[in-house]
Amino acid sequence: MTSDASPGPLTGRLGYLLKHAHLRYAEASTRALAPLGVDGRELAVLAVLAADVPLSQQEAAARLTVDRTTMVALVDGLEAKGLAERRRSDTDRRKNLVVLTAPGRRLLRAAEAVRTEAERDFLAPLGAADATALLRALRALTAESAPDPGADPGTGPGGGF
Amino acid sequence: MTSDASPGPLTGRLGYLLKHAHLRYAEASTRALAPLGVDGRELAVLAVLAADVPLSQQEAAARLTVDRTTMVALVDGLEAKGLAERRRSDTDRRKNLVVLTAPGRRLLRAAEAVRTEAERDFLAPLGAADATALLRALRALTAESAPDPGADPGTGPGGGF
DNA sequence: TATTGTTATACTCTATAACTATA
DNA sequence: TATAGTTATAGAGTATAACAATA
Repeated sequence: MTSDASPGPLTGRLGYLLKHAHLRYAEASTRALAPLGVDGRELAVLAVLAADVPLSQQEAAARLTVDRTTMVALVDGLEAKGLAERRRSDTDRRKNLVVLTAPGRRLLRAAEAVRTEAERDFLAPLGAADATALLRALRALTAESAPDPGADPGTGPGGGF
Repeated sequence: MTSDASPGPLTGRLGYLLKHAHLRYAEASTRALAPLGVDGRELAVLAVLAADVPLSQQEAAARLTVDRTTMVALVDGLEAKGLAERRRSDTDRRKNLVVLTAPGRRLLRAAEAVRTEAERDFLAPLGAADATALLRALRALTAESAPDPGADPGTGPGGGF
């Protein structure tokens, strides 16, 4: 049931704070996007696919920092909803170029507006200055030198908190 | 393989930033704690169990915002490592009071020092002022009114980005 | 030989349902 | 009847290995 009692000595931990901030925001944005029939994950894929030049599945996967096998299911879902289409590349027939359909482009615009508002609402407890400072700090932390390729802590990091 | 190319239009998204900041930190803290034989998750459990008064499994689970069924495996792990022990409560024999062993208390102290250093290293790209501002902002965002109990977006929120 | 997409498989994390023993 | 712990099970997310088609 995961009842929220007092978080106790955990609110001082960076891991706990990042995890739960992400969980909170994911819930809020998922709820906001639900009427449009997509979640934040699918919206991110649509945004990447909206690039000026058509992307192959692997190129899209790389931009999303997602495995190519994961990409298969994502494109399957978007195609089933009529939001995107696979097109065999003429120059390299191994590749699927994934392009948005007209409904896909329309939905992308509408969903981005909803997402932007969800972000604003979520950050509302902070002042405008603190909100932009938060985004800047997170960008600095994630933009740092790529995570040591020789680490490989198994599947999903059990770092939890 | 999840190769890191250019994140493209994603670095402006709050969900992406929170998710990847958490992933980055989880990897770093897991790596730092590995020589001690625990991960950040187990360390958080130890910290909660170190409360002045012995906690039952459910009480500990509530403080960790974790399901009671998840708590079973966590306590199993700590007990297997000799870091904690289950003790049947005298006043309510349905309850397991979970207490740290002497090795558990020693490891907790050492691991907290390691975790603190891992946090400091992780936040190093930010100035001291920005780092404390980040923690304060995250606390404000996670401390806000409990996540609407009537939401229930299925299992794990698919909010991803 | 190497690469793209795909499938099958497995592992982690988490939650629900049902069981037991206690209350 | 209700609660604490447990077990079995199921789902989402993600990754690895192996295969077919193509380069």
